[in-house]
Amino acid sequence: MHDIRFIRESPDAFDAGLKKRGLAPLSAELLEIDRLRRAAISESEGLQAKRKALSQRIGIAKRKGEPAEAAMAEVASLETALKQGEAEAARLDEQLTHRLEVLPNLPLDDVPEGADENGNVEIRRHGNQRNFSFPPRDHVALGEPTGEMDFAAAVKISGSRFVFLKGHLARLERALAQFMLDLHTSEGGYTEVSPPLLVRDNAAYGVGQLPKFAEDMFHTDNGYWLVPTAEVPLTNLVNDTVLDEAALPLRYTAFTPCFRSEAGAAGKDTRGLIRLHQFPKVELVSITTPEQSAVEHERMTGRAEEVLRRLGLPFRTIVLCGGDMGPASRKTYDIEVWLPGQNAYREISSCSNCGDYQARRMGARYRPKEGKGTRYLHTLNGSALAVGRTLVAILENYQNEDGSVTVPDALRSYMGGLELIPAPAAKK
RNA sequence: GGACAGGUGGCCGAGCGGUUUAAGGCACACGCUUGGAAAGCGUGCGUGGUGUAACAGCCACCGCGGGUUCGAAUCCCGCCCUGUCCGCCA
Repeated sequence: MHDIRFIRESPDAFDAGLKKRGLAPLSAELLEIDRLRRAAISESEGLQAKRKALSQRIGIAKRKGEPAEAAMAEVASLETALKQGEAEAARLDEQLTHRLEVLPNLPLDDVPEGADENGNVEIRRHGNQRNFSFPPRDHVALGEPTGEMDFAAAVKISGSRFVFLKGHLARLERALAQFMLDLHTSEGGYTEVSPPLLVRDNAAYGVGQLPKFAEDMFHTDNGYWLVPTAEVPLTNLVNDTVLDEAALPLRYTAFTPCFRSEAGAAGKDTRGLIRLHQFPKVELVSITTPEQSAVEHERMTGRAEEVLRRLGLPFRTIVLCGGDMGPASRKTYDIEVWLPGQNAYREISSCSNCGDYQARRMGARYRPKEGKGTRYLHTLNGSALAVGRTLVAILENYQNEDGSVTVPDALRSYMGGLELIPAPAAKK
């Protein structure tokens, strides 16, 4: 949600931000609605003030036992204009809100120009792509033959874009989640949270999922939304609150399943674990002051990268261009892990600084140490990491020629000391 | 699912047709006091909108939406949410 006063004061900056998003300028149109709205408010308030004064006089007169008919008649004569004025002011105010609430956030100045993912800019790389002495398999070819990655069973029970993990792979998923949570809570300073996965409209609205992205979420027949990411409940932890600056920053992490309808993704990534209706993810959310959010964003991205470093997975970090960012974000880093089975880097984390966009929608404010009043908080969220895709990356990067998979050092204690996930032939 | 009780500022809490211009307290800020602190005393302090160069002023807001009335936090209707008890249940 945008602040109309910002648009009033800096229409050019607003339009420049939209342009970076690939959108046409809107400030002139919005300011015209705002102008009409303010005129309507002034007129309506003038009438309201008149009614109020007269009503007070009537009250005083009645108490004294004096006649009040003249004043009562005068108020009555105002009624039509009053009703119309109030309705007009409300209508224009609502119109402005509806226009503003579907607009995306403005990109920060250092976000690159660009219409789509081709405009994204790689900013760093870590780790070397392994040199295989044999043609590397993809994760499906590694997982399915052992029966521990079972798409066929999932199809029978839930349809496409679901999976059963069993045995070593189920445990590997759990090990990864636990490893990530432990890292974030110990070194990262994040508080572990186990949040609700069904949320109400207002929570989905607060982070910007509603009203625009309803079709991307699953909805229950009694009115709940299944969370598409733990960002939704975690960020909403501060909705409708006024925090003391001393309490900041707040840092939350959660391991949850995420549910996405993947509307519009038909035919995309149909093979394997890459794009499912339900996938596990460890999420990070930070709540900070406007002054701190840029630093916090770098820190958060660094924590996500640290997971990959510990796991020994090669990755690159890119900054998304204006045309490729999610609507709530002012700046987004994607981290892409190297997947030898696909011979490509694939997104495994996305870390966004949402500025005050979500805070404004949620009513999330804080009281600054210095100065008066309240200010909107800044909210940030990032995956660290998408656990399903991390599992894919482990399988593909740590595979051996016989189809077995070496367990990375960092995970062995979480796997009961297991060093090797056996190949299909080794199983009976 | 059933019954009842409630939703008032950052928090607690009074008010239940007209000086509410939302009491009072807590918290917070500043000052006095003090060797320093606490306590005490004094002053200030809700949110949003509109308006202004900035003040001032004005309007709205007591869960949300309607209605009654000259006038609604207060009365009426609908909805949402919360709590308690009962039922069911991991």
